[in-house]
Amino acid sequence: MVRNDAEKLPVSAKEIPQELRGLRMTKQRREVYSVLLRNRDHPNANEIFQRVQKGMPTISLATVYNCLDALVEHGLINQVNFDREPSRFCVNLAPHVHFQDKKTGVIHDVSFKDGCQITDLLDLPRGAEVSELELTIRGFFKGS
Amino acid sequence: MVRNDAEKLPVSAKEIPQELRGLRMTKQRREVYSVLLRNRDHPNANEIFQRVQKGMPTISLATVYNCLDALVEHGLINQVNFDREPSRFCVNLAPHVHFQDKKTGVIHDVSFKDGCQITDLLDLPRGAEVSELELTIRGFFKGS
DNA sequence: CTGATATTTAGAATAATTCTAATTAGTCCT
DNA sequence: AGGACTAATTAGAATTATTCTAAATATCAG
Ligand SMILES: [Mn+2]
Ligand SMILES: [Mn+2]
Ligand SMILES: [Zn+2]
Ligand SMILES: [Zn+2]
Repeated sequence: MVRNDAEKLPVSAKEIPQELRGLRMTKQRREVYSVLLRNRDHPNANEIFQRVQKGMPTISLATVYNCLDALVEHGLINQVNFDREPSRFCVNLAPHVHFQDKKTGVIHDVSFKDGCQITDLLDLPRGAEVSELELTIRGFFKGS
Repeated sequence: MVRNDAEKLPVSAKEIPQELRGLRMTKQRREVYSVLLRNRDHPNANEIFQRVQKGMPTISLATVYNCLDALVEHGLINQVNFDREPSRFCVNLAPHVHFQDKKTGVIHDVSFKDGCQITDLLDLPRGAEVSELELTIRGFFKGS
């Protein structure tokens, strides 16, 4: 699950300002971010690397990892983990969880029904204060 | 989240039968399972290896991984992932999720309140059928 | 018991990620 | 602009959890 802050997200690299949430937007960070905005399919670091390389052939994989770290740290993107698979990255800042179709591997963003708190359903230990919550779901599509 | 099937769990290695849910209980598998039953702190493979070594000094780490795989495959234990940390293993077969205290690292099992379906709170895509669901939570304890 | 099959083992291999150290780019001051 | 200071990028090496390989051992079925 994920914080929401920015409603309107920039769409092209050009529109992304020089600084966002205190993060210096270098050419590389801008390009990584822009690739994530363009195609919201929850790519992993290597897929992002390949996409960024098309517009910026000299970028290194280490830089892609550095950029992703910086973007995550500054709350512009989320890191999504399914079991021990390579981490994936998500620009959707609205609170949501992830459903993976076991047939195709495609990941779907899943939002909460109005005014629902997952933690209300749980017997959390006395005094426990939730600061991060991650819910991942796998399954199939009925009739397919 | 996790299936429940076995209510009474065996407590010592000796009590564990020769076969469980169709899984041949070799000396090594029995010892790994018994270590998990004895101390339910969600250890990782390496911690399990160290504990098993005390009673079985010749066991190999590869075998611990093999045993854990077999136990997971046969539904006797669950594999628990927090982000990209080493996998941990859990003998609690009742439906539950995991809360990690960010101060101590201790993991707490968290059960659901009576008759609650997490998926009722979600706007799952049309036709999506859940087959696996994992919820991990991190946070602190108030006043500590 | 005998042969077939499954498991264990040590060590090598894999793969995602992180680290290192050198280079380059950006910022700030004068 | 020029120079100094800092931050970011880069290539490649290192790390580490996990998986694989191939040989040895144990278990099972007949
Ligand atoms: Mn999982
Ligand atoms: Mn997480
Ligand atoms: Zn998402
Ligand atoms: Zn547990």
